[in-house]
Formats: sequence, C-alpha cells, structure tokens
Amino acid sequence: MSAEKARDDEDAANKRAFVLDQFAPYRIVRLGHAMSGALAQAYREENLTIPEWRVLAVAAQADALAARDVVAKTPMDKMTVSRAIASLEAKGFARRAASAEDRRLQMVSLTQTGRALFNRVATRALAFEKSFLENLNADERALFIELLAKIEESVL
Amino acid sequence: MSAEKARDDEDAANKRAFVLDQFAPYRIVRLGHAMSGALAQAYREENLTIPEWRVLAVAAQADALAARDVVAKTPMDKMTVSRAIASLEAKGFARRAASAEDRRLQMVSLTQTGRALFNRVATRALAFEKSFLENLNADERALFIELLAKIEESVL
DNA sequence: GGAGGTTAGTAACATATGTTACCAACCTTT
DNA sequence: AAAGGTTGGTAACATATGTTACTAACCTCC
Repeated sequence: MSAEKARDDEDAANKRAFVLDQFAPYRIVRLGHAMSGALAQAYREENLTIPEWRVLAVAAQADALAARDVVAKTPMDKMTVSRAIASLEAKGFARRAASAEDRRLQMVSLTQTGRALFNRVATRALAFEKSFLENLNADERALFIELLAKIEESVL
Repeated sequence: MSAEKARDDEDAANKRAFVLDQFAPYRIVRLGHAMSGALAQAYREENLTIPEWRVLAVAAQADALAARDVVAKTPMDKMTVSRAIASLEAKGFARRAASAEDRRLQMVSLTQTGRALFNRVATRALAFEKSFLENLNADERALFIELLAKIEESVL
C-alpha cells in the first residue's frame, strides 16, 4: 500500500469519526457565539458591553452582592467583573459600598436608572429568547431545557 | 402606593420574568464557554490556539480550501482565520498556495505533520465529547442533537 | 477594453480580555 | 497578639480579538 493510499484511508476513518459540524461541543460553542451576537443588539443600543449586562442581570436579582459573587455566578474573570462594575458605576447604573462586616468586599447594588435599564434590556432579551425557541413546540422546549440541565451538570 | 413599593413590585415581576440562570441563551453561551475551556486541554498541550485548531479541523476535511471557506464554516473573523493559517504554516502544519483559477485565493492544505496533529487532537476531542454527553442515554443524546439542529436553524 | 463595483486577504490600529503581581483586609493557629 | 496563610479587588502588563482601511485580483456592463 502506498503512503498516499495509507493517508487516504486514515483520512477516511477520521472523516467518519470527526466532522466538525457534527461535533457537539463545537456546535454549542458556535451557537453560543451566534446568541451573543444576536443578543448584542439588545444592549448595544443601550451602550452596554456583555460583561456590563451580565453584572446588571445578576445585580438585579439581589439587593446587593459582592463582586466575588458575580464572579461565582458568571463565566467571567475577576478582572472583567471588576471593570464592568467600575464602568456601571461611572455611568450611574450601579453603586459600590464597602461591606460593614468584611471591608474587603465591595457590595454592588443598582441605582434606579440601573434598574430601569435592566428592565428595558431584559424585556428585549426575553423577546429574543422566545423568538429563537420558536422552532420548538412547548414539549420540545421543556425537553431541551431538561437535557441542557443534565449536560450542565457534567460540565459546569 | 409609595415609590419604594412600586419599585419592589416591578422588581418582583421582573424576577419572575428574567432570571439569568434560567435564560436559555445565557445558559448556552455559558455552556459554550465551559466547553471551550475543557477542550482547550486537548490542544493546549499541542500548543494550538482555538482558531488554529478550528482551521486544522476544517482543513482536515478537504484536500485544500480557501481561507474564505474557513470563514464561512466557522464563527471566526476574517482576520482571525488569516492569522491562524499564517501561524499553522509557520509551524509546518499547513501549506498555502495561490489558486490557479483565482489568484486572490489562498488555498490551504495540511502537511503530513498537520494531519498527524489533527488526528491526535481529534481523538482527544471525541473522548471529551463522549465524556460530557455521558449524563445522557442514547435516546436523550439523539434527541438533544435533533433539538440543537432545530435551534441552529433559527439562529445560524 | 476600461470604469465601477466586488471579493480575498492582510496590515495597522483600537479594543477587549486574560494573567501576573500586588496590597489590604481578613482568618487561623500558636 | 503576631506570624503565616487566604481572599477580594485592582493595577500593570501581555495577549487576543475585532475594525478599518488598503491592495491586488477579479467580474461586470457599457
């Protein structure tokens, strides 16, 4: 068997075994990328970056929380969160205050305008979510969420 | 009703409506992020960046293809692809040659070492895919892939 | 067969993101 | 209560990524 032939056989085997378009992790990453892009519309108009929006979203669900909690709840780096909070504060959407119990902690809370901003963006985000799940019926949607949860369990 | 009270009511409504952890697009983005991280192991040891690995993967599935084709098949910027190809070439994993028909095109193909590298990484990548789908049984896996395809349809 | 437009690729620039190193505040343990 | 270690946050740096602008090659269509 020629070297050429051997290579072709090996390739054929790999083509069956590894096709990028059928590689689940890649598809999820790609889908996530598309999501980010589509969602960006919802906050681009509000001049928010992705990290800012994420901080806004988690902060909206608590009275006040420490930056480290944002890090825990979010796939973002310490530094990214730190910057996002600083920026939200500069824009008047969030406040920072040192915690009384542990003065290392920077407690973050949203201002009135911050909450209003969150509400605007959340509305649009939910509309988007709805539109992209439109291809699925109610059962499929529930199922998808369920399967997603199982996968998250083994990865996150 | 006080302004305070009104705000709380509004917040309560929004908490029900928008919880980041239950927001599907966010969950997918987060999962994708985790995937990337986990997969990184597979090519970090080979000194590959994510874009390089992606180019390798699509190039492995064709004899030769133009850079623009890589862009089309991949959620990557023109420039990112250009750089990844240049780097793969510098490392001896890929070759570039101007197309005879259209001299604007840079046809990319893998070298022997490039293919060998791809095979090594692909093997590890598939093992990872398997491990992360482990929480699902065969039916669930098939179902998940099917639902994923439907969602891709409406987003990609 | 050139003028006007388009496409592929890259260079130069701007921005975003991650990494390392650091300080201050804490929390142990003795 | 002081030494040794840990944690939260940030600054300074390095790297990665996207954007803009350009060139070369192509493709009409008049």
